[in-house]
Amino acid sequence: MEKPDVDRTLALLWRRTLGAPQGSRGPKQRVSVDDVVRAAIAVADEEGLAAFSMRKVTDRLGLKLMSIYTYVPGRSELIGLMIDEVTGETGLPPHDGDWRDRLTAVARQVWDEYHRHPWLLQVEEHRPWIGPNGSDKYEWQLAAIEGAGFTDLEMDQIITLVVGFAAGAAGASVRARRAAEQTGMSDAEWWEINAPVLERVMPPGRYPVSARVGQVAGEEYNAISDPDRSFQFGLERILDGIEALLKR
Amino acid sequence: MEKPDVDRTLALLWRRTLGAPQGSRGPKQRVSVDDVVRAAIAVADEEGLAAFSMRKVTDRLGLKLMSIYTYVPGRSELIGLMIDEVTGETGLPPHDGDWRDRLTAVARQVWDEYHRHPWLLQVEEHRPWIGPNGSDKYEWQLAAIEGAGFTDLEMDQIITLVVGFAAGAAGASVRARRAAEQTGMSDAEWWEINAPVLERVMPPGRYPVSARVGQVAGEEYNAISDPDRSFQFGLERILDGIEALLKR
DNA sequence: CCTAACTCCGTACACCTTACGGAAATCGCT
DNA sequence: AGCGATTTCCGTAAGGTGTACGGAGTTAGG
Repeated sequence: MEKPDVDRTLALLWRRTLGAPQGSRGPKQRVSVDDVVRAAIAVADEEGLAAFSMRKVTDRLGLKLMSIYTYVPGRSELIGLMIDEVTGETGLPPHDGDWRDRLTAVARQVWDEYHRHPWLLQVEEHRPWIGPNGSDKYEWQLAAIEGAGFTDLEMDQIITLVVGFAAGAAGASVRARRAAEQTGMSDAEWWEINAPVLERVMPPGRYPVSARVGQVAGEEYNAISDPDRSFQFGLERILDGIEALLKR
Repeated sequence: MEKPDVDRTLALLWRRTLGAPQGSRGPKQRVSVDDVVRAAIAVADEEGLAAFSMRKVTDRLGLKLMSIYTYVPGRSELIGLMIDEVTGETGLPPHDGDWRDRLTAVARQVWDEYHRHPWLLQVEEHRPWIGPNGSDKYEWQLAAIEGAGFTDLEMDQIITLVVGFAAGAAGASVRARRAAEQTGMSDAEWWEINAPVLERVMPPGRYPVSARVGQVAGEEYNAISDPDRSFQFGLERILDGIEALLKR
């Protein structure tokens, strides 16, 4: 929990050249900061952020543990670099269609990003490191509804809403997927184990609505939940709600 | 990552008496499972789930580390117990008003719960432990829109949407609060440190829309964001969107 | 050519969860 | 009353984590 080195980290983010302060006296670095960031992303992609460690990154690079601190100031700053890097790895498609199409694209972009790198879910940074790719993305998101008739304040609130929703929905999807992977159990198998125990332990008749709705949903989804459909459903509601705002 | 003990954990959840299997031969337990759960919640409330550890719980109880494993099977199961416990700590108010009022109450309940126990944000359980308080809450949430004219499937989707949104919005709020606490810095101070560095490092004129919107929002919020307002704004949009569904 | 600067890394510290096994306490049964 | 089964509590240890510190070796500038 050291006070983060703002100058150094922002310099790393915005021009990925200078790994160490500046001077060029000693031995050359064996790898680049980009290598470090890419290796770190690979580790996080494979094992998640909980299992992500500085040791695993250096192992992958053929360095020993402590060398990594000559490339990046610490774990938290490295994660900041990883986030901006994956934010930029796919270009942002040019906007077209009406604002509904565009906001759908914004939501889908967030959804895809979380699915490509599920560890983004596990990040809990206090305040974001502002990097070039994150800034480009925010500009692109706002541009989606520029000129559609919203006030500046509404534009910010709308993007916050849509992006927040997409992140939450993607989170649910990723969690469901990870549950299946990590337990080696499908929703159905999990339910088969839990249901009989619950039947013994739950007071019968105490949950009439849950029982009815749960059964209908379970049959429709063939699972506990259907994250894709939740995303679709929620996004349509939200867009309808925004449309109502426009017609106020 | 052991296979969790479903029988034992569900038994703990649904009737909090039997700490150990059953027999009553050996020495009495010095504290109760409830004591353990309450102490654990106190630790998590004070220090967050990242800093939460079995040792801190036993320290607080006057036990030594390993004794805790005679009360609960492991860390993950203890967290399951903590979640159900805090879910039940405030009663669920009876529903009144129309479905909009009721869904607002549902969203607000989630919002409050996350603010009362911010560590809920940090939980990443694969699949939930189904306990009595969680089950009561789900039933209450569904009851909010029972009879309002939605299909059973829509009911599930609406609750998923509203609860997911409220959780995400509360998360943003809690994160902002924690950022201030843990860094001892307000948004304004944080910006004062970052802005001059960013000015040097960002290509000028590259972010016209962000700059304009960011300025308006910043002046209006007196901060980077205004989580309360985002919650309000988002909830109104979502309710409007649901209303549009009802009038299809 | 020497010295300042830099990279790489060994060691150490303070944490974490939990597996294992032993000592002590308690109850049920003979 | 006393023994054996059962259970609690806990000491130890293994295998993880991030990072502070300082030393050895390499390189380039003056």
